[in-house]
Amino acid sequence: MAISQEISYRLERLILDGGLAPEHKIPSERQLAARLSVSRAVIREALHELQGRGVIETRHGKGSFVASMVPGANDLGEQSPLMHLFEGHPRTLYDLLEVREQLEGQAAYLAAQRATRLDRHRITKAFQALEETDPLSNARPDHGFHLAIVEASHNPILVHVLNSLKKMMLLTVQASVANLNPREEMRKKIVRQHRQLYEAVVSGKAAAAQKAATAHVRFVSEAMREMEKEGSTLIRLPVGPETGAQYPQATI
Amino acid sequence: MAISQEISYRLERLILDGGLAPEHKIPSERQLAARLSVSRAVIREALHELQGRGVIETRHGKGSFVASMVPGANDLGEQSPLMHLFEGHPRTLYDLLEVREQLEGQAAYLAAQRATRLDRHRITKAFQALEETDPLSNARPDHGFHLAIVEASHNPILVHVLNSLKKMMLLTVQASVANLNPREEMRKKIVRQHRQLYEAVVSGKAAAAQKAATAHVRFVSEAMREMEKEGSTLIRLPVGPETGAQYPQATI
DNA sequence: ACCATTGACTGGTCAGACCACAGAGCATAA
DNA sequence: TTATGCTCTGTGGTCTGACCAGTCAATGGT
Repeated sequence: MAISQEISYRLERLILDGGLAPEHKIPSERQLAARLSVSRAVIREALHELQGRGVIETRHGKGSFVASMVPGANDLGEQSPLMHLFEGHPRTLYDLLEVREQLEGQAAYLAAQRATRLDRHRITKAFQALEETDPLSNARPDHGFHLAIVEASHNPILVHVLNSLKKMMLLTVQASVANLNPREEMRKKIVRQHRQLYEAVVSGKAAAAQKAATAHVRFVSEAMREMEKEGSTLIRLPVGPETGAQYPQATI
Repeated sequence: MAISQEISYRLERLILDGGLAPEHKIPSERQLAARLSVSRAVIREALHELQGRGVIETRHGKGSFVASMVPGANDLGEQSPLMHLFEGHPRTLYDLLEVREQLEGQAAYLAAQRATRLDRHRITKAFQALEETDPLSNARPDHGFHLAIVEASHNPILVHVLNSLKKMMLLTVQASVANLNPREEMRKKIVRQHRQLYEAVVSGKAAAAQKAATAHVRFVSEAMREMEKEGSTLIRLPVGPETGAQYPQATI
């Protein structure tokens, strides 16, 4: 197998296994080349492969970074054959939440058991960011917090599946967090749930963590059900590709 | 935007829009470089990006070819970007089983609650087929039985995710069923587990069904662990590198 | 007819150079 | 002091031309 591929696999494993966190900066091409005793061209080819796979992002003049959304960017993503299930059927959303309830619980359970010091540090950071953010627009910190926990489970499959589901949700649901949080009593409950989850995970109480996670997802699910009763429209289908640069249609 | 990316997009458009059929050979790197008036390095980077995205395959000494599987078709499927995680790392297999344990349990639970008469009929059919088949080659009936249960959960998301995971397993594991069943005592246990699961589901005992399903998956997982201890090689890559090159575990 | 050799492809790697962008730090001008 | 602008350094992006390593078919001798 080509050296560039060996290197790309090696890097991806490091990233997915949790060795490198999202937004983490990858050493420069020149450093990697020197460190691995290969030419810079090989490194660049490996990085391009990871780029194509959505594992890293590269910015001119700055460096390469672990992509926030980990593997297989478009597995279950925007153009998934599953998306059509949502067409006007909010029921599918609850099916999705049903699955998430289970998996988030498992992730929390495993995270409580397996989290390293570094994991706990990341989770704490994410949690603090969550608490410090304006509750009306904390969709991202919210996601970051849950993601940190999932990653601490050290189960790449779990990370992958949950990531796909979450992405699918965000694409589908009209700002779930923004919808739920404005209601004071809900917001308070959610904050409390997050805190319970956080404390259970970092203190290694696996069963409690699982319970907290499932309860949280279930609460969100039921809250959405209620909102729907009240007439809100939850489902929003993503639109096609935006304007995007045009690539001249031509033969090779 | 970088030239290499423009080129990769352009090529991808050509391929996806049907300009180039699967197995079609792409011009050589040197030809592309000359045709587009860029250096060969740029072409190679663009091709690596497409490679990472699963759009093309490159073979040393022969050329680059449009991949048979179009993107989007491979959610978690055969050529998933996740597949390579298995290379020589049976640990990922257990990660997968860990997730399945949870989801199969949930599916059984829901199926017990929600199965219609028709569902129960199908499950019964599948179960009978399973019992009547030669235990040494019943991978398909086995799969059919589990699938029938999952479908009875009436949760399309669950069906989809479990299907992907199962597919991934079958592609990865050297005939798990064929491996486990030959051992008489294991075979008997598995048959008993299937029967328990079956009866719990059709009689609507949700908790029992869940328990039976998770126990079953866990049993399979542990059985595999034992086999591995005894020196069996579980992981088999569908197409990948035969020799099983080792990627030294190291920091970047 | 057979088989080994050779040569002309293909992709894979290397070396070193230069350009373009981002950011930190410093120096100058207001 | 503050603000503007420059330079210096490190980053990715591209180019060149060379060589290595598989693949395959035409060639040539047996």
